[in-house]
Amino acid sequence: MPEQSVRVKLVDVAHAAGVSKATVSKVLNGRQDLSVRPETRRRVHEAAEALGYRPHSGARALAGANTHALALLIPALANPTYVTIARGAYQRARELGYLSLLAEDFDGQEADESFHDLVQEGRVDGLLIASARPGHPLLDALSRSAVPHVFLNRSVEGSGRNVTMDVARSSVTALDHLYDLGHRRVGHIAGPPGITPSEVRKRAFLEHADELGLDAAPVASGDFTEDGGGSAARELLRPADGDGRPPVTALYTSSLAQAIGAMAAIRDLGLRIPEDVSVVGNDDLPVAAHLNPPLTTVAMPLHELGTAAVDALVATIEGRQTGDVVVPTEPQLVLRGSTARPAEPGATP
Amino acid sequence: MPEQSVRVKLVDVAHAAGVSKATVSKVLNGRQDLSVRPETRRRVHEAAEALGYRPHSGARALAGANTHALALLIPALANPTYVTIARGAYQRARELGYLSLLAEDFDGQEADESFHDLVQEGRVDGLLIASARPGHPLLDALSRSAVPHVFLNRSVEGSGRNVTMDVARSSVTALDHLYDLGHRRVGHIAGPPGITPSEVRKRAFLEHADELGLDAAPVASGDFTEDGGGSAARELLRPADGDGRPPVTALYTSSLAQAIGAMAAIRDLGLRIPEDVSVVGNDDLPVAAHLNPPLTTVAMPLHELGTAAVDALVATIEGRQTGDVVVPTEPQLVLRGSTARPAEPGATP
DNA sequence: AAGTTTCAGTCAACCGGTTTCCTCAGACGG
DNA sequence: CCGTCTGAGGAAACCGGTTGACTGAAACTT
Repeated sequence: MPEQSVRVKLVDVAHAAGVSKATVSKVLNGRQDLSVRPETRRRVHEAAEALGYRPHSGARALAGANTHALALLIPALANPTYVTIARGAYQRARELGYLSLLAEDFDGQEADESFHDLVQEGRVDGLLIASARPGHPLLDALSRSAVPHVFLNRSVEGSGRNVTMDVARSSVTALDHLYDLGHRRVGHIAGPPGITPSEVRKRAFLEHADELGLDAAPVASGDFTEDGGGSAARELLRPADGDGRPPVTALYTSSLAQAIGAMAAIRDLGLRIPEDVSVVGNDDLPVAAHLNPPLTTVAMPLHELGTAAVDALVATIEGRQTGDVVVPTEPQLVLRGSTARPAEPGATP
Repeated sequence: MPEQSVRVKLVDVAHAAGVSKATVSKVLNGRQDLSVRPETRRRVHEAAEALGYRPHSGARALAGANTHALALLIPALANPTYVTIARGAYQRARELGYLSLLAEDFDGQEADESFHDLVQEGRVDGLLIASARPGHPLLDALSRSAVPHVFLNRSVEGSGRNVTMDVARSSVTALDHLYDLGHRRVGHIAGPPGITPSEVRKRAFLEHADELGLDAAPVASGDFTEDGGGSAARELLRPADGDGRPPVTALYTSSLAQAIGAMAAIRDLGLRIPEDVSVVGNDDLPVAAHLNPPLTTVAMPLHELGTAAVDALVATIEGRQTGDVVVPTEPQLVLRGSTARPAEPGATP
């Protein structure tokens, strides 16, 4: 018969092992400042195991130790990009003995609440923040509070706590691909203004377009959603002058959802993909392969971003310092059916 | 100058209000078993407010009160259906003064760990379980542990703790639509066997197909993913005899991802949507409207499922009993371009 | 006028760990 | 042979709330 639902306490383990609470606590936490005979150590571990002992996190936190829990604040649960990052974070956290909690931060509305609930009420040891924005209410609270934290994906200039990917490189990769196919007029659908990776991606796009000597490289902003991508695409494809032709032959988007929305908009305009307009998306998630046509994407190391962020946060919690971190894995082009040579071969005048 | 990062404690509030710790605790928790003058009550609230007091959740949990936190266990973060449910749950939890935590349960692997981390370590007051399956390791632990919990979406027969939607109705709605268009041979892509809503949906599909007198109503199972939908679709569309025609003119899937995978498979087979095969998906999420063609779906009340589940769980935690709950909102057909009349008008021989 | 209620709040134990001194026994040094 | 040192572990305070028993004063009874 399994033990009832009565909590197994430290003192129970102590009793079973024939030692005191203090000894059990120190042994189980692997503290060096105590000398114990190997045999005692073994007895303690065995007793804990046999009884299925689990320390009460509240008691632990109260006594000044840490909670072994982290929280991850992401801007939108509905965005599979962040979910992928979160999975990486979860996994690594567990490997390091931390429990990680997920909270959605609807662009600052919830952040303050979550901060109180999680940090001020002592539920977590640190924060992974993927929802940073200039003027975000959380930034203020954080700077005052000495709570360990790192910013991931959306970085905060000068914080020395940023964990990011090589976003600039993803623009270059996408643009090179389109250039090699023969495109000379390429539009970029950026994310909302003020969000770091979005700005970096855009800047890299414009710079590289310049290096390649493209004929046109217009940019339009939109949310990271299907609708955001749709309206930005319509904006970029609106014929400029009397000429009925769309001003660009290819689009490079900041998110997968934007790409889906853009593709829908392109079809609505009566244009074909990729014959009339090629599309390259960002972030390679399963759905990309099943779209019509299948979407060419730049795969970002999302999972690794999650693990790297947890590594950096745990380092901070444990007192080891880390500066800004950039995940080393490079963005990778995944070729599918949404890109092809432009219809008009000699696009350059 | 804002207060430093030193924690504001109960005694600080007590001191500021000129009363004892006990009084502050009781006033802030709104306990009836204490009589206080309105004026004292006001002073306490004002002091707490002014100091920005936040009770330490660990201390609270330790002292026997509850933690005001719930955990939601979902089978796959990558599945937007569950994410939508989760958002409903989050929102309602907050309204009721609870913090809700999200944990992914990779089909039982993680459940046991999560259970220990969250429940045994005293971090939460109750569990919302969306990942139940027959033989799931969690079920055992739960039945022994007296932890308040409810099962949502995936129900557990006879538990009296199920919160579900009218899944059977969704099959009827989808089938009626296809029947009205003239389809007489309709295939169903079910979820993995053993999962309740999947079984119910399938049974309702077969029963209603029988009631309508369909010529064929084959069923194939697959994961709730794009690939699962793709292979199930190929199975259902494989010509049976020498006849080169696919055996069905329409498909009804259990998830949105399955529908996306099925659509890709249909195209790979050289068939057109909806001219050759109509497709109806389950769960209306934003991406459905932006597919090519836009997907006709049965919209399920996912958000409400989340809120209803939290209501039921909180009721359980607070000692009020609730039996099984079915969310009253009916599944709603959302008409889009993936369904049309079948090519051959007189399909019935 | 004395006893009994009621009101308004206080006292102190307790929850389950962690941590800081201690202690005690045996080994070692002189 | 006595004092000191070291190894192995223990006693108790403490973390920040909650809670049931308790108290002192005022109000009400009879």
